[in-house]
Amino acid sequence: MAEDVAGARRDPVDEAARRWAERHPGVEGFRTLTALTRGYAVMARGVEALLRPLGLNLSRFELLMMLSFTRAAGLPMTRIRDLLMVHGSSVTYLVGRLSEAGLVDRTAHPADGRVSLVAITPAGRRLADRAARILAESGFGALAVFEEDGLVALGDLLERLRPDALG
Amino acid sequence: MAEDVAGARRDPVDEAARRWAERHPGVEGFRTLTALTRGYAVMARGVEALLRPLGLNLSRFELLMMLSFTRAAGLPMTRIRDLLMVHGSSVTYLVGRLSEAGLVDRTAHPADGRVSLVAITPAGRRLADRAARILAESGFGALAVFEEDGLVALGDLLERLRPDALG
DNA sequence: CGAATCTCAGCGCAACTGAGATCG
DNA sequence: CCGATCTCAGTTACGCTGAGATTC
Repeated sequence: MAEDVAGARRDPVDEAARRWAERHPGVEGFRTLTALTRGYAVMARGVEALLRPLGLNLSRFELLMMLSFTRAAGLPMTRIRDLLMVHGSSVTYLVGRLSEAGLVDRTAHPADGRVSLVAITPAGRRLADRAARILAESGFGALAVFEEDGLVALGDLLERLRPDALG
Repeated sequence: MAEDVAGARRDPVDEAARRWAERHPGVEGFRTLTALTRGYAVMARGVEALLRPLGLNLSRFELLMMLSFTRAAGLPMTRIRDLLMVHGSSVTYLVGRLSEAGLVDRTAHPADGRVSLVAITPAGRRLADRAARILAESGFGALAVFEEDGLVALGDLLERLRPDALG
């Protein structure tokens, strides 16, 4: 936990965890739940502030990067859904927004008429590169507080939360 | 990273990080950004599924717990805003929902007429205890994959993302 | 026919803005 | 008067549910 010396208890999360422990079991679970909620919010706000001037948010940035990584003609909606771990209708919404902005295109699957393939446009690729450069140069917003070791450790721990089974 | 043996590369986040590294610097930052996004979503969905039968979500649960920890007559809205790290109008909304459900009450501050104090009701306290028991027994949803060591390590790392300065 | 894929409308939650009231 | 606190109305964003159309 944080420094808790001589009444200098100032972090609200640790303070809440202390109170939890007085009445309930599983204090480390509660503390980590709260820390993950706050930590995600801090990171997301910082990164979204960096992306906003580009007309992107975190979801759009992630989708754009996924598409920029793809060599094929495009990704099916269901594949995007699995990669981003969101619901299918959210992908429809997200692709609609990026398509309006001219950053992605929908094309028909040559063999299966049910699936529509989403591909990045040249403008989308340019914007994805700009966004990547901005985030990397800033150290990814609030994540810049970490040294390389801390980033690896955090990434490794968080990996265990994902059911990796989606190849 | 995850096991990456003989073409058995199956985790989408690590796969994306591999592609990022081909073109951009800061691969560990990108990987951790993605891992934090996915990890938070997995945790939040699991916990909210546990809370839904109680009529709670993650925000309401957190506020209810904060109030159950408070010995004073209640917390001012600005204090709740700082503890939860959300916007003031979101607190108004949140307290309104919990108040409708009879879980919290607003009372006037005895000395400062500007502030309204939010206090938990007996029904709110009973529900908070039930929620705490359910979460603790489940190991906090997806966080149950961690041993105590992992929880502590994750909580410690995430702590560094917060500007703790809010006493 | 059943199963898969995708779209869409409707809902809820939450952030944000700006206006206004009240009070120190 | 200035500043702080809080509420409210209105807008926007976005994820989820559920229903439906289309195609395999």
